Amino acid sequence: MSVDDAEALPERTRRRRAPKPHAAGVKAVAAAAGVSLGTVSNVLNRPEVVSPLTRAKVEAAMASLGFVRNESARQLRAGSSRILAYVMLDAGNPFFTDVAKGVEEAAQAAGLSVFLCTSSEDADREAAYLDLLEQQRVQGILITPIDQNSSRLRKLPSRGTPVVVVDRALDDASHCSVAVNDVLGGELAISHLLELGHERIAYVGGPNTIGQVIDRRDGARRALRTAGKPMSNLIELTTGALTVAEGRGAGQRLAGLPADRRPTAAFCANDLLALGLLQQCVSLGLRVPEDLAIVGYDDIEFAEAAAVPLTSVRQPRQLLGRTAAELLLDESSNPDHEHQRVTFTPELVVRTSTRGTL
Amino acid sequence: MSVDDAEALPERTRRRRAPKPHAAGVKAVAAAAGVSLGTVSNVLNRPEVVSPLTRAKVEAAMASLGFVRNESARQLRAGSSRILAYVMLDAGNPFFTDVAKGVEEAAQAAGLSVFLCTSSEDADREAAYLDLLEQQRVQGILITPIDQNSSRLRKLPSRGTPVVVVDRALDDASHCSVAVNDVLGGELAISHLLELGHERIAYVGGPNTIGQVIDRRDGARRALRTAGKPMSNLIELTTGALTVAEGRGAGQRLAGLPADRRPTAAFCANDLLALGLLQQCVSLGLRVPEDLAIVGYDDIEFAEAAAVPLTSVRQPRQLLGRTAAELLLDESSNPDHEHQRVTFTPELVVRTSTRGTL
DNA sequence: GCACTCTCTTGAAACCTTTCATCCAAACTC
DNA sequence: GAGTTTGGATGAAAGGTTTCAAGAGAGTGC
Repeated sequence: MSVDDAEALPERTRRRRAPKPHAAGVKAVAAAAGVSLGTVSNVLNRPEVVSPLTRAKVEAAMASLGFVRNESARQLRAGSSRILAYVMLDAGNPFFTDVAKGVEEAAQAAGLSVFLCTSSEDADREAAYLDLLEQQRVQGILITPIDQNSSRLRKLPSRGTPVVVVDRALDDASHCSVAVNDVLGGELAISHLLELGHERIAYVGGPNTIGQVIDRRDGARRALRTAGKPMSNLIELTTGALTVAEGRGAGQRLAGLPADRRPTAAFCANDLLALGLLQQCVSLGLRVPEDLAIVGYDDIEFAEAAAVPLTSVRQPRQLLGRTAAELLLDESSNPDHEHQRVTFTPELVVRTSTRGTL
Repeated sequence: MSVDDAEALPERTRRRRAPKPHAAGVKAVAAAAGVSLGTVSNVLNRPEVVSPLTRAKVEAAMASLGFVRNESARQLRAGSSRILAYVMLDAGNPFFTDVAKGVEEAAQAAGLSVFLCTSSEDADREAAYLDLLEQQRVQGILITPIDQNSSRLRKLPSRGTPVVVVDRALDDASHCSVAVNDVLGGELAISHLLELGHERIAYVGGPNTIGQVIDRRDGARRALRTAGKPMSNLIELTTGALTVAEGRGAGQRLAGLPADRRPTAAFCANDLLALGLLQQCVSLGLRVPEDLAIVGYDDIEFAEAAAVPLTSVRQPRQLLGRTAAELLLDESSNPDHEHQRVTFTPELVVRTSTRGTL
């Protein structure tokens, strides 16, 4: 022990400040249990390789120290996340929450958790969430995109984050997609109304930038064509959004028409519109379906619960979500996964709003 | 170059396999831009300290390499998360999605992102989410808990994850909570019905394990007491859940009663019940409000949109969410934060279902 | 020219976990 | 009893970022 020794040590006062006050880590647990670091990790990740006695000691130490595994560190080292995200367009529309339920079902079955994010139809928020999720290195992203041609969206898969597009049929080869045949849905709705003898039919929907709105209208036109009716029988009422409030506005416009020019039936691009329309028309004295028959789209729970139960085009909502999640899981686990485009078939549910009582 | 040199090197074939194929990190960016690691980090976190020229070079390198910051590593080192979570009871109930909207507003204003989780009224799922979020070291958790006395819930704050309880008044001192005065809400509803001259009034709600259901009923009773009416004027119909389907069931029971014993008004513990009740009663030939007046609770969007617009007790849903998020932010940033219990006041919105036209 | 500032840049350490090659001792094998 | 197998435990290295004390140049004042 020479004096030199003492001087040789630089004054290591470099004290990094501890970011968080205290939080027991594997190290502390290992010390408390009298085992090594690696053993604690084994208890956490491969409990079967550690002897029951040691395991018990470690588990006791964890409990008494209130150990909480640091997921960031785990993920950094292990490189895998147990999380999957669904970026929805609008949490207020029951259609999407039902899809989310399907997603969660499938995820739970695979032992994963789901985080829900809502873009609220705001492209900036959507972009921010996509960046965040990519940085988090989530297992995969399910999304009903605002703009399906966004470059951000297209780049994700090539950088290692699988993406599945929900409720939009995508012509792009970089993702899977799950959708419902909207053209057919529109056709079903209008055929039904034509069979009931309606001649002048309104199509309520908008804006015309939304794929769904266009497809459903095209389906409506096709049904007219098939029945040999003139295209002018379809009166288009364009709305600014697919909301209850817009539906009410459309009802106002419709009810304002003279009875001999007013359509006798209306087909709405979704149920929210239809519910608004229904409410407004009834409150303005029109009888549904005698004066105006109404068909909605989505068959959300509130469609059936409306005081005049709504005829609607049903989509397999939960199945949509479940399938999307399953495609995502396949993509991230199966090395020779191939992108698919799954299309479901909608179904008409007839209720009082078109058929009257019985 | 002696032979010894060659032999001195142990054969370091210890090749750890690369977990992920390739993903440009700060290191690669630094190399590409010809700067040091620390500079790249500065561009990311303190752009103002790096010269414009260098910054441009680094940013160009990032873009061309498709650099995506690894959030796990960031969080591990920096110790802070930019995420906040809201664990909801039921995404299908518009009440909760509106609360979520408020949460997101406040979070966005503070530069944070929100992940939504749904427990679907399942205690195990709730527990799993809480564990996961704690392991993720999120900034904080907002929750409408299934069981507010859960030990897991109570332990979280002491381990460093702030919690705010939403829509439940908590007697515990370890969290903030934000709620609405449900007793008062019940009182408002019944007072309104009494003023309209109703004598026999049904209270539809359940199960009686839910705080809200009990409080709203107690409010109803208090209103009767205040008005000097006998308690037997309140006929209780207990339901199994707060859903549309259960509401329909209650409607069936109600409509089945002989007219002289049937209540002339019903107060439902939430709007989903009220909508189901409304639908069933109308379809069974009762007129609303002439034969049966109905008051709901929550004033969700579909209450107003029902064909007979529903009188309902409105809660400041978004404000609830916003306030909860703000309390959480205060707790995690303000060192001398004090737990609060905020209670909002509900408001009666009168519509056709009690007052008839006009 | 010299001593100082000031502005940027640098690189090693630290964050907490998982992984895996090694090691140890006890139990078999012949 | 020498050699081999086996069941468990070990600890150093690695993963990608942020932080911060210290270094490098350029500029300024006298």
